Amino acid sequence: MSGKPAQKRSSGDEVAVDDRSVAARLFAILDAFAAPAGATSLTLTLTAIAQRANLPLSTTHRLVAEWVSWGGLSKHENGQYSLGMKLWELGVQTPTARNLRTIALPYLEDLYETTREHVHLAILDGRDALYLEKLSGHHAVRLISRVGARLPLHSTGVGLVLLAYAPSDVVQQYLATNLQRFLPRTVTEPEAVRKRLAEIRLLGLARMSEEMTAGSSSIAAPIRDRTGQVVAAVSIVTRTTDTIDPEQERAVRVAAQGVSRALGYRRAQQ
Amino acid sequence: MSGKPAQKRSSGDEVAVDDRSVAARLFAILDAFAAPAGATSLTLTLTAIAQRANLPLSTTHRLVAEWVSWGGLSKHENGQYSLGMKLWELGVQTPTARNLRTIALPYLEDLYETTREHVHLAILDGRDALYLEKLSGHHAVRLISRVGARLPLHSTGVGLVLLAYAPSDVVQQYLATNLQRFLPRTVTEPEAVRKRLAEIRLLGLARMSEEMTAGSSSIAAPIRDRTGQVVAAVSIVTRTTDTIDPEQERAVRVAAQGVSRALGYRRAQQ
DNA sequence: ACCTACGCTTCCATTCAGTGGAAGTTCTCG
DNA sequence: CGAGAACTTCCACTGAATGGAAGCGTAGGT
Repeated sequence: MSGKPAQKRSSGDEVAVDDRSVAARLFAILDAFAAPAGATSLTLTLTAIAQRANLPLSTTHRLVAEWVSWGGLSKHENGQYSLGMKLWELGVQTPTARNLRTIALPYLEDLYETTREHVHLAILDGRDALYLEKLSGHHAVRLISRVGARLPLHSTGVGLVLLAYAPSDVVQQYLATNLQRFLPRTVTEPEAVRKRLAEIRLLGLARMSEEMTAGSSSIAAPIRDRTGQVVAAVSIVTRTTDTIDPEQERAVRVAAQGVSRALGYRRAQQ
Repeated sequence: MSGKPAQKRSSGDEVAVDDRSVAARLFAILDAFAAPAGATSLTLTLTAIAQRANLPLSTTHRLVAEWVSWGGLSKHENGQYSLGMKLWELGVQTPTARNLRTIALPYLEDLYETTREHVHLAILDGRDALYLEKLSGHHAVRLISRVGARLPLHSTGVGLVLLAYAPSDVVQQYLATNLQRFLPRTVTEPEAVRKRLAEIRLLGLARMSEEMTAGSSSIAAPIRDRTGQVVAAVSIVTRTTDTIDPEQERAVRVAAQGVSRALGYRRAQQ
């Protein structure tokens, strides 16, 4: 993790003990399967797992067997391992994911039906927008987003909305780091971003264009819970056009309001 | 697990050692959160976890802390714990869940749009139908199914389809056990079930009525992968009516075929 | 305000489960 | 058929995990 004491350098003949707990080693094994970017789900051999988790082969062998017997990993005929169904089963039980998704899905479907565009549902998690749901239809502009993906806050519609309503220290911290530029039009100047956030708060809507994926634009709106707090964001991602389509904006607003109402938000002014 | 040597009986003053490995104990903690039936996602106190996992409090405390630091559990202000986002993130990466879902979703959306009924996608997992996806709309007859749920094979549309195309030893084993009767019309006689399975194979479609939930019926069809194997099933669940709606059946067939084709199935006769 | 009860957290001596190097096995490919 | 790679099993050693006990914090009762 820290990267400093993990090497087997140092003075003399130190052999660099690994002070991770059993639990940490078990987790390291699962983490070895975390898909790097927009990659397809991983499938690894025992040796590959050992390397990625930085564990001796025999230890890996034993711990992987524990995961398999529980169902967290599964072993395929060819000797490759992949994440197991048990993880999926438990994962979908996670309260935030499950409750939000269940409540929001009907409204996302409506939004998809009326617009026929990619529909996204995301929450703020750490420094990223975490995509809880994505509806796409057959056509589909190729996008990097997918369910479970983490994308930057400053270059996505949902991300900007989430940032706009985030506590100021989160904004502070986020803007303090170097914002990656994906396309020429990506806004990366902290002050310019702040200005946008203010506009978004004023409008209750974010518009993005050509900032993450070439040829695509997005419209996003905040979802509030009963306390009025913004807990998620919906968006549609469209092919970029010259004109703003007010119907699309309305549809996104309607979806966001629908979900908010279903969450118990009553448009308190507070 | 086995239930025999876990007690603290035996002769003399044995104190019954717990021979679970660290890994097994960690897993027992997660399993404590597995939602029992159609219950809402769990949230537990440390003590409750310790009881459910059958672990001493101090051990539970330490291991729970490990889960929390990794993100597999999260601790709320009130001191309650719940499954953490990390589990969700890894869970959605699980190959079967992710690939099948991603490919199938557009077709499920079509099916929902044309029928406006509950749409289900399920796979066979052990002795259960495991629900991978569920679309519902706002109206919604109350159903027990939900994403991640496990329901019996003999009393659900998707279940019967999956069983109809399962290897014969699976069918054998399944029918060898007592099949639960949920409603008067639930078919539980092994021979009657076998007869149904044959009909389903002949028709390529299953019809169920009033066998799991009062007032609801279902139509289900098999999804095949490129090898021709049935890997999943789609269904719609409707309010029970007197007449069969051929349009609905056609819609389910179309959806199932669409997904099969997208999976690479080419209608080989084999 | 005080007390009791309950649930959580920390501590630490004991011990046994986990460790990992090495040897054995299986599979693959030239 | 032989070399190499990947996986599996073995087992003596040891330090990490264990869990009882004591300490802390808070809620509720009187």
